[in-house]
Amino acid sequence: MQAYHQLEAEFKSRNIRFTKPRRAIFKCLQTATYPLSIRDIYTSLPNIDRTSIYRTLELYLSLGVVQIIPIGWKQKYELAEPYAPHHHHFICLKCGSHTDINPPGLEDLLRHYERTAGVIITAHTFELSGVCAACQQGIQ
Amino acid sequence: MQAYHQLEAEFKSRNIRFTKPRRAIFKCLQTATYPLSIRDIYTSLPNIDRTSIYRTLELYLSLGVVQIIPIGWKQKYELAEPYAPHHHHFICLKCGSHTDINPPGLEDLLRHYERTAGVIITAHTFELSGVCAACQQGIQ
DNA sequence: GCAGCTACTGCAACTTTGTTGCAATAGTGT
DNA sequence: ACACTATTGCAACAAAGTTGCAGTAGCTGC
Repeated sequence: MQAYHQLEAEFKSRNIRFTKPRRAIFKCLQTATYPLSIRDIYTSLPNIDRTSIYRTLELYLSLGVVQIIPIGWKQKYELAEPYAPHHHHFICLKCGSHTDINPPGLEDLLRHYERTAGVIITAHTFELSGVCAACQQGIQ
Repeated sequence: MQAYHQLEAEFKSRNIRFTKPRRAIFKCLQTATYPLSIRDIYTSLPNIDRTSIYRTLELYLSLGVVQIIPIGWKQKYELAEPYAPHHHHFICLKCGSHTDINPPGLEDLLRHYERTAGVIITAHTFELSGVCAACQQGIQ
């Protein structure tokens, strides 16, 4: 809810209309417990035209409201900072479960690379996949 | 060349045919200095049918010969270990240059997460983008 | 609450990307 | 050189993504 009003204010200050489709797509992303594909979004919002979903996601990307997460062979969308806490993902290839993670040391690693290479890092992807603890112990 | 013969041997031992299209696609990926999109591949190999490129890349993915790299909004393909040394990328958003990187500490970070979370990591993506040193100093 | 302005949506038509089945072809072993 | 069959290229298709435009809905001022 917090984030929703934050975005509403952001839109108002920029004279961008926070329309019904845009609200719906934001809420859809906010409710999801894992990153969504475009298909996920427009099957869960059947009364919003595909075109509007593409255009809204493009807008949200340019505003930094959402980010693209590469999962398996697919691109998925998820709220970005500051609309959702910064995190990464571990995906279990057996059971398909998603775990939000935030490994300590990752930030340091980025800052260290910036210093040594003399670059500025404005974005990063970091995603893990493998076998979760439960699947290692379980029957299968 | 090394890697090419390595793959040739791998194919022979598995009774998979190392055909002309498959050779061409491998060489194409090997020659490239940055990850290629499917479009990159079939524009540079116009006498190979799109279908064969999709099927070959699918095969190569399943054999671990190539891996998918998420760059910007696109998926790109690149040779994987052991056909190319393991590395990640820094992409400059101003000049578009690609730099292969291998930040020290990344492996430790993965191993540490495996221990603390009790999981097994079989794959990871780690890509950086921002502004390179040259672009920070240059006129623009 | 109404009118007017225009950003935004939904539609339709289209382009590009990815998939499937099948007949023809080209690797491989003998 | 022959035969076996994995693999290719073709054609037809399905899905994903794009574009232009007329109509709509969200703001603003009254």
